Amino acid sequence: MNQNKIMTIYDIAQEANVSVATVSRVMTGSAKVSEEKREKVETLIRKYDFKPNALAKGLSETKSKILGIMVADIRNPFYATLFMECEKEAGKYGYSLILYNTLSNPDLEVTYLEKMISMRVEAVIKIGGRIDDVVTDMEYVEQVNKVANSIPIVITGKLDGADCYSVRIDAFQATDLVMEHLFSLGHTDIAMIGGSTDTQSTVERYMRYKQQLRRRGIQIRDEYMIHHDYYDDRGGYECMKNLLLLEDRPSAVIAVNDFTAVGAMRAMAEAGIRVPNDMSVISYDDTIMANIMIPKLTSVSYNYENFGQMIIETVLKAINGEEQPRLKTIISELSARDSCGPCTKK
Amino acid sequence: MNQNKIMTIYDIAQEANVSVATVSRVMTGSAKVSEEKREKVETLIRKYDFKPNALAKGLSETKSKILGIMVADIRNPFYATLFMECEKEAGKYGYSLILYNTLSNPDLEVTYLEKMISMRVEAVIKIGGRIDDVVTDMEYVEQVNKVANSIPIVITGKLDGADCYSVRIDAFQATDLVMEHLFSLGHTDIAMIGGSTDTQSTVERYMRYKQQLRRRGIQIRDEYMIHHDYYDDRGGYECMKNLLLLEDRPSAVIAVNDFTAVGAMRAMAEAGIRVPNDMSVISYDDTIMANIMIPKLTSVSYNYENFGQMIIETVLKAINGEEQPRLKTIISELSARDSCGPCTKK
DNA sequence: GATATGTATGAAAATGATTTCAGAGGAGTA
DNA sequence: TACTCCTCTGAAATCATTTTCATACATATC
Repeated sequence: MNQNKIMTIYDIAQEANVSVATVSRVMTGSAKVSEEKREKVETLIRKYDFKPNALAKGLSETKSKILGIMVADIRNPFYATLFMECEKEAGKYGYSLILYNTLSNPDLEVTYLEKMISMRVEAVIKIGGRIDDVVTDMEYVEQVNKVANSIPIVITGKLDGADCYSVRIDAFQATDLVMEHLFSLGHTDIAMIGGSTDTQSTVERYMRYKQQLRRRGIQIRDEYMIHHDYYDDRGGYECMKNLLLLEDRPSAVIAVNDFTAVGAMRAMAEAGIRVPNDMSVISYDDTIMANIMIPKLTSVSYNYENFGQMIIETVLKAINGEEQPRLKTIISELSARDSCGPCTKK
Repeated sequence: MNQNKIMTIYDIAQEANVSVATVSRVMTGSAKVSEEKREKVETLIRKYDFKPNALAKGLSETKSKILGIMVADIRNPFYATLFMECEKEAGKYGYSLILYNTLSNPDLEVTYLEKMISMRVEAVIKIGGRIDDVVTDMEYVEQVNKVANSIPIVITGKLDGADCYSVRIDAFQATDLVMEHLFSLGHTDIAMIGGSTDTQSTVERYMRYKQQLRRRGIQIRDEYMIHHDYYDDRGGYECMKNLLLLEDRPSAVIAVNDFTAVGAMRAMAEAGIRVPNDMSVISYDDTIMANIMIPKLTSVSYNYENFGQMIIETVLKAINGEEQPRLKTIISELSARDSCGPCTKK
């Protein structure tokens, strides 16, 4: 409440009758100090609970020990989980994370990038947002590259022409899991509710979905490929309503993420369709929502701990200027729960 | 990718043929500079996209422009939403937020507090966690006070003896809303699933719940007051299972938060009980989960934007050493949705 | 005993900003 | 003309660290 004077290395040095260099050496262990002086300094450090000023340290070492992380919406459990794992992993290496929430506002994104430069964050992590665009917005890429010019950037998407590292879910492999699961349950009339077709991840999922259908000799039906521009429950709800208008309804629905699945299930509930008895639902991300729905959702799962570790590993290597691949891939697993059942459609 | 040399105020000064003081004055507007020199400096700033080093600035001004925020679990939408609002509001005043996720690990809490001191964050915000204990752990309070000694702390709970500011939900008023809503629907056999009875918020809810029942002349039944130590869906599930074993079941259930309500609804679904036809459910927090459940949950809502603003307002005043109340209160509203209906119990 | 080697130490520089202080020069006044 | 007053400017101090460099002293080597 009262703003006590915070100690400095000088205060310690004075009271211990040594130079600041010696105190610094005791703190960091960067060089040997005689037993006698070390004792004296350590005692004072404990006595006053001295914590060195990280700003001065950062300034002198030109290392802030801070990472900047930008997410579109921290309320989305997918982002929150990934943030948590990144924070946990980065903490092991002494890094703190500044979190910026962009709400997909492009102006804010730029503002935040500039702030991060000012802060001298050692790297920028960008999760979600405009980093997965199919058609590259050159102006945006230039903005990003201007930053990447001085600070390494690690993204979870794929941004053509941008000078950054990617740690990214393999949407093909993930979709293979989904399709094989549905095939194994006897489904052939499968719809897919995608997100914005401007994003790589949606496009890639559709692509694999079609490949898989072709491979099995199942006809691809355009009316089963439906999408919305937002990855939320309202989008899923609207799409599902449209699917339910079809004369020949699908027996299974793939949703681009849990949010979308949740919305779709609401539309089904309203129409009196039971999951999975009448229709199966499967989605991607396996967030906390998958577990709380009734029935519990079958969803593609990513091992978020590994995901976070891979992001931080990439960050650290980039900071140290180590050579490494520009694109790394996350492999998915399937968390089979209660929302998929055998095909009951005749 | 390539770590370009980052410019300093000296580089600009040299190229502009002025002193660093002049550049600083142009950057901050702290004093007048002749039109001619200002032009020259501003041109160079734009040309090189110069961003002043925030660490140096922080060091020299002894103001980091960073706030530290500690939450128990950022995956919990309640915390995530509150964080988001704080971040949004703090951003207006030029502050960035370092987020630490404690997962309720006491060791981590201490580590993080120390880290924040080192970082010279201007204030600490602590949301959830061990800041709402009924029985005060003096050792913990001492830890907190050691920090509060040099940095203001704002918490969302109530920690007796701790030298910090509180911005806190009025559990009594919130519970009044809940009880009145249920009464107005004709419910009298009302159960309450609480969280840990070691926390103020649970104790206060029980207290008001009993007061309200007494006021209406309804007998208080111990078997309707059930609780679990964790504020999650598993706890809600177990508690509800026990409630369902009762011969005389309640007609309405109050859950301590949305997570708990979700768990309770799962237990109901498994027992074939329909919500709200057979039993009503109401909860606190009105997170995103309340909206995605089927049926949608009726839940106590907090106006998170105001909540965040009040926290940041308190933080800023504390930083500036302004006088202010130690305890501020958040008033709730009720978001009535589909999980409560008229009492059907005979 | 003279020289080489090594270790502990402190003074001082560097990190990159802000701010204080003093001085230069111009304008206004008696 | 001499004085004050004001504005603009830069040199230097400050913030709190780390790190380099030089030195003092002890030990080892021939």
